[in-house]
Amino acid sequence: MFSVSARTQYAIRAMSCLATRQDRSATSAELAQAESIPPKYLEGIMSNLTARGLIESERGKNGGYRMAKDPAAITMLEIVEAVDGKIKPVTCVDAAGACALGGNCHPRKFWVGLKQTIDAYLAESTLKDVSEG
Amino acid sequence: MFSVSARTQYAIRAMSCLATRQDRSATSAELAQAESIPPKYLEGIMSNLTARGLIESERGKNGGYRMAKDPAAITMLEIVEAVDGKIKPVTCVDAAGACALGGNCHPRKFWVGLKQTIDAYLAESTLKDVSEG
DNA sequence: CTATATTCCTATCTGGATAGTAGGAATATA
DNA sequence: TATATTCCTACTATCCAGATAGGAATATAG
Repeated sequence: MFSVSARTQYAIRAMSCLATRQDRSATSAELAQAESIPPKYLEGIMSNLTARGLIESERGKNGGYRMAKDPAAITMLEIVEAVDGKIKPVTCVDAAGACALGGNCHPRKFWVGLKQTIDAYLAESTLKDVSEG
Repeated sequence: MFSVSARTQYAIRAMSCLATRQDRSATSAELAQAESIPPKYLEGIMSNLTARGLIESERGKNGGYRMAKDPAAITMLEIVEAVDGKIKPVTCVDAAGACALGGNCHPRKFWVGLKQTIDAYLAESTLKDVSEG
């Protein structure tokens, strides 16, 4: 229950690896190698992280990725949302009455609270914290 | 991300429904009807809840289910664990070194913290709270 | 003792999401 | 021109949650 996707785990490992490199830069292939992540799969993940502005990319020869911010300024919530989208325990979490039950949906408040709880935890954990264990 | 299984949602709805009935009892078929849950699927869920001791069952004609405790004494954590098992963000959450990374797994502490955060939220929400919205 | 209504058990099917693969286009360097 | 990279799109495979089916066990009523 509530298992974390491989996608998110890969993203965090790759980011940690990148953050702890001298110069804080590396190619996707290097990160895949270092963290035992399927290389082609990681490419797509890296693009997500770039789109979100957590890292910066350089194409072509001698290209690769580098940290766009200090690891202490990057939260786990940003990483998770970048690769897997927003936390959504139930479909109606951001739209009351979206489920088949309509307005008569008592549990909704509870699920919204769960989302907020998870979001808060992820937002207060930084990449620096996690990569240092 | 972090979506809640239909199984757990069904369990909570069925429990809420049962809790708010006069006499706090009903058959599986009645609950399925009232909450628009596939009847045969609900049967298995009800068995899980019975095994956990949250409700009591009576077989045969005039049989059915009844609350085993006060709804204020039943937590969401109990219901979730009864039907979907323990919260487990990552496989290594209760066994350090269980993953391919071995002991060199910095993120583990973070995932364990997430589990504890979710567990705590679920444990402080009672069936009474949720069924009343 | 038979008919009926229920929980309980086991096995099976299925669709959709997740994980991973493939091929190449765009881009940068030398 | 050759090479190394990110980036884009499409495809395939695998797995599991969700659901279904059939019937065994059990209790009640007439």
